Amino acid sequence: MKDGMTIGDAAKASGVNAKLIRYYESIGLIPEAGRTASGYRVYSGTDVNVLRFVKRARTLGFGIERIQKLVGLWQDRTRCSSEVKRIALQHIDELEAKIAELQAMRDTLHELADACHGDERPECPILKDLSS
Amino acid sequence: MKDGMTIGDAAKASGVNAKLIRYYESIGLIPEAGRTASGYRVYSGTDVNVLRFVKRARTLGFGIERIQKLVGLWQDRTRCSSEVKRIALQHIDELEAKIAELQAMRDTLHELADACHGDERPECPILKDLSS
DNA sequence: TATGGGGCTTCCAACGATTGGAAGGTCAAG
DNA sequence: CTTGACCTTCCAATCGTTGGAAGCCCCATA
Repeated sequence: MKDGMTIGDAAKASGVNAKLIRYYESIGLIPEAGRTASGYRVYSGTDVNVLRFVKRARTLGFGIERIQKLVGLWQDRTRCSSEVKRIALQHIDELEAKIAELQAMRDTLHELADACHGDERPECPILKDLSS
Repeated sequence: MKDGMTIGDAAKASGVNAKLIRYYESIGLIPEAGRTASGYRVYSGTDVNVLRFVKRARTLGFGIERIQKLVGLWQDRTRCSSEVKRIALQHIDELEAKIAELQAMRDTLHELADACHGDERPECPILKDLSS
């Protein structure tokens, strides 16, 4: 084997857990790895690059399905950057929506917590709000 | 039955899906409902109030486990509001952390998308970042 | 060469909250 | 009596990740 490595080595090199690598393979996000005679998965430097790409994309919050598209575009020399940008903007929109949702929760809770004395008395605006 | 209603009625009255009501019962978030002779679950106005409390708490992003504590405090006349406030502040902290995480994703993506021409050319800073 | 330990394999399950479907029983109106 | 809307339970899928169990493989050391 030239630069073939085991799944553990690929995990260390890519930062993606070995279990997760198998999972990614099982759902078709990454191609099936080659195998040694005894059944061990074999990975190349190229495979590790793909794994790193996936990890970085996950860090940015992309879902698996979208990462699949991004990997496809990444490996397509004739891609249009507009296609990549479209996916990114779509993801940004979803992030914005989620952020707004969480901020609304936080703001409401903040108001309620501010109004709550937080002492030994049972009187509590937070519970009052929840039961209204 | 005085004000006994079916699970469908309770769902309409509380805004909590019938399936979800059964799920909440199965995990012990709400007590087991009474039953008619033929096995139908029976709900009272009090039960609906609990369901509404749960729904509102879910809307504010509280997890089931914490909602269980909140329901317990709600029904405990000798509670300290400090205990409720502590749970709320803890939840706010988690919301803040999640918001910050999503904002970091959004900001990074925003920069990358800004730098991307988004035309028919394959050159793409977004993919470049992901593969770095 | 035997033995041990660590890494590899597959399969199955759990997380949290929700939703969906299938198969079958019940109720009320027409 | 039939029809349709409701109810019941059980099982499965979602999303991404992690954990465990049982068993095989490989390498180093005694």
